[in-house]
Amino acid sequence: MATTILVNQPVYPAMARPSNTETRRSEIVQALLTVMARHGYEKATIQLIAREARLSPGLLHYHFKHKQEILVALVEALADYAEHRFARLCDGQSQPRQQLEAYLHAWLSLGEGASPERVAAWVMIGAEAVRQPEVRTVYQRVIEAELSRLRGLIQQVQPHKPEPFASTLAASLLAMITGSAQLACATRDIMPSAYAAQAAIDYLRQALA
Amino acid sequence: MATTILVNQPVYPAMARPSNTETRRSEIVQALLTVMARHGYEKATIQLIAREARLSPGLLHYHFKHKQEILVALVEALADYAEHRFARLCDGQSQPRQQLEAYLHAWLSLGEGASPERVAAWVMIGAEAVRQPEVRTVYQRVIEAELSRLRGLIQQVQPHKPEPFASTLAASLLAMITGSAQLACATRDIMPSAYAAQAAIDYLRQALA
Amino acid sequence: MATTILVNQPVYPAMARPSNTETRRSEIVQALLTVMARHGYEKATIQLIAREARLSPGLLHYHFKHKQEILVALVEALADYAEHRFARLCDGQSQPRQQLEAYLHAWLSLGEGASPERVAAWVMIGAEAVRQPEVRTVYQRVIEAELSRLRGLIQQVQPHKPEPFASTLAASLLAMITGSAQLACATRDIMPSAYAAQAAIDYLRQALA
Amino acid sequence: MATTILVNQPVYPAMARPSNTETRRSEIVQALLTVMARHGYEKATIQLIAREARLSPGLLHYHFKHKQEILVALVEALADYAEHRFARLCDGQSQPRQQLEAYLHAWLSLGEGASPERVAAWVMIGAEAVRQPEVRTVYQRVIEAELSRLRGLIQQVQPHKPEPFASTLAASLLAMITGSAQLACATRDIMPSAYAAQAAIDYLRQALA
DNA sequence: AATGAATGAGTGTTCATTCAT
DNA sequence: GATGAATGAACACTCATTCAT
Repeated sequence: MATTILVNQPVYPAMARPSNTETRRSEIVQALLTVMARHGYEKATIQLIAREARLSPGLLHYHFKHKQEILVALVEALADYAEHRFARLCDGQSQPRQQLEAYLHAWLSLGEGASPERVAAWVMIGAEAVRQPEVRTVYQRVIEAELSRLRGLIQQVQPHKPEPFASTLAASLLAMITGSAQLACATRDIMPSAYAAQAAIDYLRQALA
Repeated sequence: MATTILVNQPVYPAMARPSNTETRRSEIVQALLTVMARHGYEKATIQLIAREARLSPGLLHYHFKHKQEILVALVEALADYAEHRFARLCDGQSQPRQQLEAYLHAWLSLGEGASPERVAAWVMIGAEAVRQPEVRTVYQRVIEAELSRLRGLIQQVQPHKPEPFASTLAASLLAMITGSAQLACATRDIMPSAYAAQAAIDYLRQALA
Repeated sequence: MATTILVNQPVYPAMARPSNTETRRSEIVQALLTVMARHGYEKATIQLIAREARLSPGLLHYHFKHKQEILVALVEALADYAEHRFARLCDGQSQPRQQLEAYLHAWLSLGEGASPERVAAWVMIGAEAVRQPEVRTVYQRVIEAELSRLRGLIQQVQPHKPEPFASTLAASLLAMITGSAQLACATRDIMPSAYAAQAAIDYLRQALA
Repeated sequence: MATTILVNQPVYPAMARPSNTETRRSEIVQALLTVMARHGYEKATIQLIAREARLSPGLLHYHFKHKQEILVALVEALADYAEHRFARLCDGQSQPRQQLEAYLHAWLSLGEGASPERVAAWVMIGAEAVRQPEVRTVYQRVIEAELSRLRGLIQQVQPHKPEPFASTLAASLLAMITGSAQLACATRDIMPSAYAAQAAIDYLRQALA
């Protein structure tokens, strides 16, 4: 009997009500992603985000002290997501060259699992990083990590090329990815996402030839 | 012709103060450029723009009905500026290949006449184009014109390459320019503007080789 | 004619609309005085103050950047008022001893011109000075000035007493004035303002005997 | 009698956890004291008080229906504390004159056991008493009791002085205590607590001379 | 053409209070 | 008794826009 009670009931008074903060936080971050892709950061009001997440506005400030913190959490979530997507796309690919292409697919959201919403949100985040130092910090961290990963992959494909070959090519590719996303979002009809993305892949192949 | 213009202007109160609308409009647009580079579009309030232009807030709405109209005017002004800068940098260059490099310099704001302010403002405009249809329209027009010009230059350099060589390369270059500007503004210290821009030029040379 | 125009019309374009900021600011400060006497500072909301002043809430923030600035302006206005009231009550009094009593009357708001509203507001201000550094700064400045003035008056009445007689007595009187105001406001029925104030005057007479 | 108390307590679940309501209530009241001394009443949020007391916010409303009730309890606790401190300081003092000075020490929190926190909280309470009737009621009760006690002590020292000697002097002293506390808290650097308090004691000695 | 006061809808944020667990 | 998530009504403050002068 006693054992049953111990197993079924929380033992510590601190567990009188279990925390669901992590669940709520990710719900809120996801809602910001959706709203921001449509309206941008400034027009993504707490009210709109809350409605999207089906939560009350006050609750958002219970789980995040400031609106900006949701944005920062979103940047980290998106970086995580691309990381996982890359890992999944890489799965089984032993060739660095194919891993590189998988990388581009992951960030350009091509093929299955494509998410125009994420691409648009990432474009908005880039603009916010220009003017919000706190956002810039995390944005820079992500960019640095991606640059470093790209450099590593390139060096595996072309181990004999001296620097700054890998560094320059990595920067070019990242600029191209970023710019493709930007142009695809801002011009929609006239330059489809796939088109700009294909250009990046062509470039890569040519550069590594 | 000159007479016609004089006729179209009010004759009777000719001694009254001459219209300075165009002057004022460009002052206001210039002020938006400056403020927007620092604070983004939403935080570029009418009050801030007016203070920057040393004008009264009310006057801004005399010359522009809505804030968005200033933004649209700015997009056009920036396109004009790049056009003129390109024309000036091209001056004397008869070689299409050198014109192409001049083009990249003009848009990436390298060398003399570089203007980080314009680059930052252009990045902010790109983000606004994603969510404001009116801005997107002019933004698209500019992008289309630039794509077309780039395509033409490339075809002059490599007249024998079949499509979609020129189209793809033009798109790649524009994506790279856009992405370089974005990364330079949003990461400042870790990826200097010149670095990303140089990568674009390297890419161009390689592609045309 | 030209003269008439010059006289009747504003000459400088800067005067297209004359400023009424000073008028509005004092109206707002007066409204804060009234509302704060009744509800305290925190409960004196911008809405309440605006309604009291018959102005729109937005206008309050046009003339004062932050609510706290209204409070700081009120502290200065109250110090000014007591200064003027003291000057008026002193008028014709050549005797320092009578000036001292006039001083107490001025601050305790006795006799004609008494203003329970001002006394209550001053009590609230004292509490805010404890926790708001910006308010404390002006509050301290006022207290120091009053201490210094009191010390001077006492020294005129009793020029032969060595220090710290005047300093101590000045501090005692100010503490008494402050405490009388506090008790009168917070206990209303059981200790009328006049009662506590009379005690201060009795004390003064006795001390100077 | 003791038995009665035991009878009134629940007998059957006697082995269940014993009530700790009184402990919790005083912890909460103590936490309000600390937080209020720093931030004032309005800014002393339930969350802040709870954190200070190392309790959960919900628990505060279990022990006190409304925030104001904690404040009322604090007023009573502070009166009790001064009472006990006075009793302790009086201990062994048979002379009414020395008891009077002990009284001033107790309320002005001089010597050992001084507590700037309590003084500051008392100042905040005085301001709240002006605008909250429920607080005013308890505040008045405390003031009346103190006035009465002071009057009694003065009459013991000067039994032959006719009224309103004792009443007036008692009121003066209480005003001075109150005002000294106020000035000490609100001006900090420029008028130390001890200074203003000493003035009160000097005054008392002089008045009783 | 120009001014700057005025408005009101909307913003992020706070917070006492409630309540399921 | 105790927890901490949840609510909703406030709050100070912002801002594009209007308008009398």
